Amino acid sequence: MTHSPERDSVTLPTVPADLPGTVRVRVAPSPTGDPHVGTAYMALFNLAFARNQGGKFLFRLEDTDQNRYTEGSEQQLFDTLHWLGLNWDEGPDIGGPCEPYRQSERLDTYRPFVEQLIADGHAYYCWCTPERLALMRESQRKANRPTGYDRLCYGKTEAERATLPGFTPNPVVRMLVPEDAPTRFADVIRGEVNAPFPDDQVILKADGFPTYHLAVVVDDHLMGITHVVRGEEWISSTPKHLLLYRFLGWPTPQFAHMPLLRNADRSKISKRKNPAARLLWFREQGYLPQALVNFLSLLGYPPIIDTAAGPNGENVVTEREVRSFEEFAEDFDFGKISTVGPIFDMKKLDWLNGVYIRELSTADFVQAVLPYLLADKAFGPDIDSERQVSEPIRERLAALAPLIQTRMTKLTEATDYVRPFFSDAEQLPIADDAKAQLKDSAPQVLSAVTDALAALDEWTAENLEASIRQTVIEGLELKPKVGFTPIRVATSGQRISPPLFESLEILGKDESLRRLRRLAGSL
RNA sequence: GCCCCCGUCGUCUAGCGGCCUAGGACGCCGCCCUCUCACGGCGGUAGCGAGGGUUCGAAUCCCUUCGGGGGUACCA
Repeated sequence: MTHSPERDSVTLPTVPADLPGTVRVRVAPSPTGDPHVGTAYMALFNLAFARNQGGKFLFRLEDTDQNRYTEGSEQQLFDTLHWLGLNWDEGPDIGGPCEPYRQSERLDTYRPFVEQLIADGHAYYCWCTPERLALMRESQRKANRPTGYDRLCYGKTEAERATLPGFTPNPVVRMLVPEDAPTRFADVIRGEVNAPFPDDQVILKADGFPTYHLAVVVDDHLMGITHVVRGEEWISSTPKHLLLYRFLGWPTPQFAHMPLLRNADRSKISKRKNPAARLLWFREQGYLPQALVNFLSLLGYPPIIDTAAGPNGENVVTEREVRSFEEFAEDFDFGKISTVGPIFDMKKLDWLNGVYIRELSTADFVQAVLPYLLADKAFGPDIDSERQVSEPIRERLAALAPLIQTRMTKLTEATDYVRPFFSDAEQLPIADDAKAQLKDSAPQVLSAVTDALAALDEWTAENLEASIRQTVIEGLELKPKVGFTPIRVATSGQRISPPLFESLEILGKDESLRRLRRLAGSL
């Protein structure tokens, strides 16, 4: 490092020797509420880059704002990111060579650097009250001037400043921005970027906590971060960070400013306007983590593009949007990231979720869908924990899986398909819209089919289909659609159901006949 | 107000001076398959914000304009 050895030996923390990874990146969320989808988006791209480069990915908690701290938020951050498979190599929950990874536990780390900045004349105390600062900005704006601190406190002692209005005895520390402050930097995604001339930004708050600007620079340096990958909203404060690196004599990392996810109205994505801004929402709604990860990777980043030689030697280009995280990471290149903020439109996510649901093995599908079925009490009012799911229930669910996987977009949709298979004939609700579509021929159909099936020996879908077709289509001369509907309504109670014959097979002979008779009796 | 970023189908994107009468995906529409609903297959709809340049040639380069977004905190 470039600062003098005596300082190193006295007070200043330094970067641990031999940190693992030539590339080190991080995601640095704040525990200010339930986790935000933007955090997952940033984590995803950081992780992909780290994996692509064989580097390390760290999780650092930026909890320097005591006012916005939310209990439980940290654990939710861990849970949702792990749920998505976006796992870090170092972090507050698993430790690492740069501990601690919570900024609130690093207060002693920042303090000496603040002292040094003051001693070197790069920072100064400010005793202005928030009220005075607000008034100052208001008049600046009114005069069509850029807003910024007017340096009233600069060069003054506390006693001198105390004689002036708008004084508070609890000072903050501000950085002193020089005339030649950098306003231009190279961005890995955008190329050369211009940014605003910085303000005399507060670096240490009155409560003794550093602001983001100081903490991020100190921690990124001390944790050996090589690439700062963050949202576009940070472009305008990058000059402050550049200045801090210069003041402290540290090499600057590379910067990559990602586009911001947008609401449908193109504003920055927010929980207020978009329920999907809440990461937990996706699990609640029945999305698979791999579908969300795939979807996020498509926002601002192109699909996998393969070029092969065609039959005549020409180039045949195919694009593939369904891809795993590993494939995304393998292909990862900052140069391919679009600078346009993508609108978070869930249509494609729904499609992807269906694709991934269909790809699930029966066992995985059952496991994935179980929590939703239990929450909906699909197996009955008393069964609400996985412990109570008996082997017969599991088997029936497994038999159902291939029939319903193809017709689901979200895991929450399983309940409507599954519930009728765990009901008694007597208790099976018959939906009004299902009943309404029955034609006058329904009673005959039910009666004829009941008789035919009662005589059926081998209760297989194949036999059921043959018997029912013969009875209804040939016997009663009805169109399949008309003839099968009463049977569907009788067995499922619904207008929409899994395939009929397979459903009957799963229900078994006794239960099927009971349902047919029950509907017939109610017409 | 001031500063910065961005502008290809409704949405996600390919395109980085000629391969573009702009390609793919999702959505939407139609047809096929079909016991409902899906899945699957086939086809269709729709876009370079506008105006100037530069060039033999512009979606691609430059300028202006319009539009959108972000920042402007003792929040991150």
